[in-house]
Amino acid sequence: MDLKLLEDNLYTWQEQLNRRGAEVDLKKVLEVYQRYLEVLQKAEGLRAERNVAAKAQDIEAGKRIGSELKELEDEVMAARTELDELVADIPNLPDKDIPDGGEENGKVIGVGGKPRDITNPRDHIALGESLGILDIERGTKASGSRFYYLKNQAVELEFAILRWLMDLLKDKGFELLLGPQLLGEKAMLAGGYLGKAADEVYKTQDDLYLIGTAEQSILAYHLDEIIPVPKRYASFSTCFRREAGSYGKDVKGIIRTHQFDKVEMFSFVAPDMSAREHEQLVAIQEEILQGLEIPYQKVLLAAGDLSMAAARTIDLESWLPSQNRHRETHSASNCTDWQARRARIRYKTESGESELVHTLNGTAVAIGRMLVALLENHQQMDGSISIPKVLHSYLSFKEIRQITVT
RNA sequence: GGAGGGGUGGCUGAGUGGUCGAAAGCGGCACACUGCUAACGUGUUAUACCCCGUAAGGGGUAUCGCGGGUUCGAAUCCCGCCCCCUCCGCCA
Repeated sequence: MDLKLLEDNLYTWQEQLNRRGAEVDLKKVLEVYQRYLEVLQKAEGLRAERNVAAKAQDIEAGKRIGSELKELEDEVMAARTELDELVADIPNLPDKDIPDGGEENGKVIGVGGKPRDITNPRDHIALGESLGILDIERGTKASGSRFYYLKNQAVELEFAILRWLMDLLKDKGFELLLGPQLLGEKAMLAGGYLGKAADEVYKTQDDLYLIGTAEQSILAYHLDEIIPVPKRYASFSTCFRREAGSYGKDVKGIIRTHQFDKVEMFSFVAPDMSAREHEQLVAIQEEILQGLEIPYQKVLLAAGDLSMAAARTIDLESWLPSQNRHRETHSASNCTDWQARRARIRYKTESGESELVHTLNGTAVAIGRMLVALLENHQQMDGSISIPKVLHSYLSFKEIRQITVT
């Protein structure tokens, strides 16, 4: 949020933040901001005097001003700290045309594919375990709940999907990026992943944080830089999430786990391009799901369901036969300048000014959930799984059936 | 992990308490010159924030890896941290 514009937009912005249920008092923010500016001006004025005295080598005047200045500087620092803390918790302003309310108020704005008619569909756990490609029990033994092992063809399937995506995204002009999966505090803060969201993040004893998505390391890549736009990246990473506060949710299976692999798309664009870029990211996601032959619906999230950084988010929900409903497998967000402001990522306008970029991110594929959808939607009568055509050239098999290990 | 060296503008690099937001060179931009290009010449060339101004612009503050300290005054002195380089050790 641009504090310079806060006073003029106080009412509108407060309304917008209220829509997403943010507990933010912009009036308070404005107050602190103005107080900060006031003491800042005083301090700078005094410092100018001190500099004059210093230049004249007027030791006495310098001493006198210096002691006064010290107090003022402490005030400036205190106001700045208070302001920073307040601002850190202000989420992005939601887009004006998104629905009010929370998770249940998301609006279905499109569908793709048609669910197959499967009699007595089995769930991904039964399918995966009977095929010997998924072992949840041993994952739990090794690391506790919400961990799992993938085996044999499931492993091959994952790498096939990755290869396919790399080709697809490279073709679409994304640069491929493979980066750190541990990030420093500065990088995490810039993306807005600490602060209120800190519960979700694993921290190491060296004060590095395990990333919850490649989005974080892509953003960190251009931290503090002025870059040419548009710039598009696709990055693979393992993702680590504490899933604090999700007790009891999706405990069965691998829909919600502490660790999963994901390919993420990320765009840095000029502000006037971001709405269109968002649509394009979603279009790519749809192309991916269509390629994998998974039926889905497209959901425009309600204001109350947005993450801190997002102004607008569209989820793709894949059909899960065993649950007889759609579940989120993809998400694409326009974060406008929210992340860019914190990460100080700018571009040069035609007139030579540096302006904040807009950042957008979207799932290409989150392997865990995609595996769930693939197994369940492509199960056949005999419990085998058919592999979608787009992956055939990346695999030596066209279906997964039980293999006997001797 | 141990020992030593070092982090200065887009780049190279000088600067060890005031005359330093910072020499010089390169690069960039503008102008002039040339039949065109190149070279030469002249000028210009960091960022953030604050204030005044409709604006052009003007003034101020801060920034020499980051944070703190000493001092009337810090790129320069002191402390802590981060990063890079060299050597040794360890290691996929």
